[in-house]
Amino acid sequence: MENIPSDSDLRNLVRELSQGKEMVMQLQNHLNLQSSSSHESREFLLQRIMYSYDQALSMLTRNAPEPPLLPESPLPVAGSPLSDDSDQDFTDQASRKRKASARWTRKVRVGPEVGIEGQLDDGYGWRKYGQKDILGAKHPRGYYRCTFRHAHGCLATKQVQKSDEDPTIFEITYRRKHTCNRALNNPSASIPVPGPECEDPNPLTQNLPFNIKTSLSPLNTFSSSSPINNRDVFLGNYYPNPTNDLNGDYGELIPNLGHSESELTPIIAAMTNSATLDTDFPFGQSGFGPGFDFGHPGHYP
DNA sequence: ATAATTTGACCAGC
DNA sequence: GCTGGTCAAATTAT
Repeated sequence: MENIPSDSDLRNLVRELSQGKEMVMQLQNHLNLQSSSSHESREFLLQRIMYSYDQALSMLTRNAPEPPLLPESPLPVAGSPLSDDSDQDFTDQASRKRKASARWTRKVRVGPEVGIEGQLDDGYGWRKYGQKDILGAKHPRGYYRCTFRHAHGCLATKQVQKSDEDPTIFEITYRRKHTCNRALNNPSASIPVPGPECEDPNPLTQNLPFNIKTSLSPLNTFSSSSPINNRDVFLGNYYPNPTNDLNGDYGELIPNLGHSESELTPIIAAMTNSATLDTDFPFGQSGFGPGFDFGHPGHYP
């Protein structure tokens, strides 16, 4: 029995392949500009490319309802010996001590074309907990923490800031790795976990490296861990305005433009990792191995 | 009613 | 003292 791909399958397929292509180009750049790329970032791109192939193949074969696990978290970057102090920087309730914690930054461009929510969604649920005007920066910085901070004590956070010059570029800085998925998304444990997860249940988005949609929602608040259709939310209502410079907020996102999907799709502009520092990055010290369950479907609250 | 965001205040580090 | 990061009450969305 042949499985005729549905319309959305085809779109996903095209998107997946486009992403793969995009990443191949990025990898090419990385290889050309060795100086600005780290081994990890190249490795990461390779993983992502592989993932895209896997995804595309499974879409074609229709055999795998669940996408393969993939490394989707941000990459730490070379240079810093990732010491493991994961637990010591600031802790929740106790002290708000701000110590050097691992961070790794990525730049993401949001622009028309290609891939979509995928590109923006890093697969985790984020909840905004603050916003600050940063000295010297035109745009405020948004602070997000893992949705399951309380539920699972996941201390992962990220900061999202729009680039001064290029409004289509967002700099996303991650801090601390997610502990929620790791703990709960054990592939060997067939149970889907009773509680909420850090992962995006949506197989289409769970592997994506970024989660801008959740980060950029000042105008219209929608749940970052939204159980609802990410794509509708994103495609339908939010589109970063590349030209206008509204102000503040990630707010330069314009709601309801009613663009076509292709126009609304943000893409990863750069996977430039400018990771700074030590610790905690999602891959753990061992990098992402088979054991690391990235894209495993999790649950949303 | 519950959950997420907004926003000013608070705190720690420089 | 200034700045960045977080908290938490109030507000808004679902």
